[in-house]
Amino acid sequence: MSGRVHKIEIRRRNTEKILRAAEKVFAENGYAATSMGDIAEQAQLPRSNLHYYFSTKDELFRAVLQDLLEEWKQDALCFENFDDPRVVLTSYIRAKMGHSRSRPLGSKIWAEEMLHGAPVLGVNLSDSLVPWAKLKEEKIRRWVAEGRILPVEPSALLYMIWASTQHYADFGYQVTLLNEGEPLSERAFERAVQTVTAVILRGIGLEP
Amino acid sequence: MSGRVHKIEIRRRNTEKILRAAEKVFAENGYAATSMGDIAEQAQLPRSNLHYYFSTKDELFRAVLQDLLEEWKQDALCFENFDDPRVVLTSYIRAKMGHSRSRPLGSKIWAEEMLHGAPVLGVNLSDSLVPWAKLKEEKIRRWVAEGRILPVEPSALLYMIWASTQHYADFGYQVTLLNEGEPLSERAFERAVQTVTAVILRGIGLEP
DNA sequence: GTCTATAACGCGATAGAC
DNA sequence: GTCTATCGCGTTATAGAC
Repeated sequence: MSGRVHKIEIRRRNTEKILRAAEKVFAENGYAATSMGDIAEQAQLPRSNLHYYFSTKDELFRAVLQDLLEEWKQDALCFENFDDPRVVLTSYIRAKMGHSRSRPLGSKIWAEEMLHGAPVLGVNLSDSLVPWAKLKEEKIRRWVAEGRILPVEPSALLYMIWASTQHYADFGYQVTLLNEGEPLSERAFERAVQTVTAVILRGIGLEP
Repeated sequence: MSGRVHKIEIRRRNTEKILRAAEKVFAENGYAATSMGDIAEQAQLPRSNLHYYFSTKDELFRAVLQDLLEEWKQDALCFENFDDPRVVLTSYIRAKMGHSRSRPLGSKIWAEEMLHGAPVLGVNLSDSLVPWAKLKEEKIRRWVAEGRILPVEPSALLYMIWASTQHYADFGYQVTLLNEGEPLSERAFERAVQTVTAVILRGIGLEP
């Protein structure tokens, strides 16, 4: 049965290829405007092959977003590993800005799904996202209670961080347009990271 | 020719109805997932009637976004009417937060169009958006040069304001989800306005 | 100015040969 | 595991009666 291992390897390689292609095409065209044919072309596989691995377009879409959510949760591990608000937030902002630059596609897919009220992810979302976000809010609330940061609405602070960092992924086209049509250079992007970090930290009473 | 005036009135009323319906359906479902039939149903008009006033779906979509851009520019009039950074930014943030709450649909349509690289608006965008945004950047740059605010990257500050305020429109579903599934109350929303304003102002060295 | 009927097309999904 | 052929459906846009 030497073929067994080979077939498993084929499956692994093909699903990986399909997921990467789907992330790209979904992000660029949006869910509805993306056809399975587009993804197949990007993945350099026949269209029916996609249906073999992911029976429906929805299933493929959910698989792409599942990957993303795991990666985002990594960015926020600093909330558990550190306690000092300055350290946690500096680390979190840098991690999220980094992902917005290195892997903007997932963020765009997420944004579109939220725009339309999570029609594909549906109810699963509240189970996986809400408790996770509440933990972060709770930590910020504690910082306020202990007088370590100025009194702010924890959720509003969290949203400012999410929005400001993901902006560089989701609105990357607009950012490029306002940068003389050129993508931000490494230097310019680093200045953006510094500005977002400084404004947020000073905004809650900390020294950047 | 008493019919002349009447027909003009019919045209005005119908185009208005169609634009309002289109804004709603485009925002909720996205451009590609929206059919002319959906809009016709929302507008309570026969589908072919839409094609009579707006010959293609693209044309209707562009008309909706044109309206929006004008409204957004109103929010930023404070940049020309005032000079004090504290007054300008407080006014701008409140105006944009207000629109995110009272008229979130347009913001969502804009966000989706940016996500996908402005496939419908196309090149027209750079003419109408870039010079307008550059003026705002220039004013912030002057504040920095005159030592009236701390040194920040002007574009990055502008993006933080746009992202943080539009978040309440674009990610309204997520905000509601994290608010026990209830839309933000008037009080909670006002706290959000205060937090965004305070963090931004303190973040650039001003007292809220 | 309104509305029905239809043309022309692209889509997701599947059946079935290989 | 791969791929061709096809079904059934929904879409935009238009032609033409009213």
